[in-house]
Amino acid sequence: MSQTYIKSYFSHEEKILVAVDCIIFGFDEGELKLLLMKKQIGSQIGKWSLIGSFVKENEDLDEGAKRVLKESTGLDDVFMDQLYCYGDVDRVFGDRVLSITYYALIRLCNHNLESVKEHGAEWVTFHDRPELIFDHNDMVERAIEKIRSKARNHAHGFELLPEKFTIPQVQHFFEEIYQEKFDKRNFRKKILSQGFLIKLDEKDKEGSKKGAFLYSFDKLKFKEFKNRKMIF
Amino acid sequence: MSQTYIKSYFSHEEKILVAVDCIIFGFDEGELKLLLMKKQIGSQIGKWSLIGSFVKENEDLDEGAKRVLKESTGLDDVFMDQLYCYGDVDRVFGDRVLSITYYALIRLCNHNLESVKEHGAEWVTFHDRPELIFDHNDMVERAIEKIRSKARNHAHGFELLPEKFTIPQVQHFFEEIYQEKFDKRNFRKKILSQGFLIKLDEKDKEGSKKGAFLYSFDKLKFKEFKNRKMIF
DNA sequence: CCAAAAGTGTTATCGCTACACCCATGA
DNA sequence: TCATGGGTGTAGCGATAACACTTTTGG
Repeated sequence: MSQTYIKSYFSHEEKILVAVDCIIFGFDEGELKLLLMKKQIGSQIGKWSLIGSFVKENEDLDEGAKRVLKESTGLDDVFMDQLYCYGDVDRVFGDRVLSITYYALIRLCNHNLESVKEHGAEWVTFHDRPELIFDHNDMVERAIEKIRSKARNHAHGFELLPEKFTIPQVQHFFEEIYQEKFDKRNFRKKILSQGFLIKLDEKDKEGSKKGAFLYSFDKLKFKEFKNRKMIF
Repeated sequence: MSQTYIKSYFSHEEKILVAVDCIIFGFDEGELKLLLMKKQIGSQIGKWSLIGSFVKENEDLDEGAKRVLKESTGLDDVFMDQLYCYGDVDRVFGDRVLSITYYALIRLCNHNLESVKEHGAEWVTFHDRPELIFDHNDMVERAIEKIRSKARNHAHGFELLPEKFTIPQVQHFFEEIYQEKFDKRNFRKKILSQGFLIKLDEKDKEGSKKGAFLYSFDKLKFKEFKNRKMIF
């Protein structure tokens, strides 16, 4: 009863179409990738767009984002964070649609690339990505900035590397995120000075003839590092 | 014609109630304040809440936030930024309501305190704020963190001071934002080292018997300062 | 033997932290 | 004259940026 009673309070208010759009970056030793698809329906048919669709009335926003990503690409177990809510009346043609954006950066080899292809989605090289529909370009800009700031401030990104990895691999990762080159001496010094990488006795000989020492990631030390808050 | 045609694409999708909630901080030499009001209707009647209401189908989200703030408090010319979209199905009782939050920090003396009171809203001391309804406490936490990070990284906050101000005033401002004390020598050094404060020949004798030198804010120098990006 | 990538050290500068005393004045 | 808040300096440390050569080894 009280349920029905309460519901009546807002019955005269206007409802709005709500969508989620997912900005998914992928990385795997090589170049940074971005997950896109070509519009199958609507006024923008054939143009490139992010992965997105409408949110149901009875699902949490976060759930909606997961569902849409899964339905459109088959991707599962992707931990997305909310980015921004795009809400101008005329942001898309024809209808008033609110879009809440979610973003993530995943390790490609942990996910099913086949199913993405079967669903008609594509991993494109971030650096050479095509123009996108509506305000989706803006969404991508905002998302990459968030990723960068996360990588900078919280040293995120080690989840993106194999269990054992080399310093040049880490550097390559950061260079892809920033689309910029760094000095390897300074980079090595900085990364090692944080104190959460453990040098192993093995070498990885994939990347070069000489071979590079492998390191592993000390989660405990990393937590200590993160908790030092950097105050004014 | 094409308008009608396009509109039909999404006609079967579910629409959702969308609200905005405004987290408005106020400052004016004294203590940091937060703008609240007591619920006049609904299941939470009489409890403290942020300023919020529903978004119309034909208004931009940003416009909606401005309108709601104006209607509920009479406040005008408040430049709010978007904070986060709260979207769990059961975040409020009875109805499914999406809430997009907006936040701002304003200088109290630039705004009409009377009209706020007449509208039934209140400025409460941030440090002693009451419990709020629903997820509004969470919203406030998130907002103050954003304000802090803005003040830290972009030296925002000089808009909040008079044209001419003293160093102790600036320090007081930061101490209110962080709810924490700082060493005055280090604070002074840091703030002055940025190079965008100009020392004047006048003293302000309000705050103390000795009087403190007044400074003004060099917008040009500040822009240079902001543009230096702090890369990895 | 050589191309290609890994690895290494120093210097100068800068910003941060911690810390204790004198100054000017109005009441 | 004294209580109040304004104002100052330094030493040590850690982080940053710029910079060039040696090592290893598979082909």
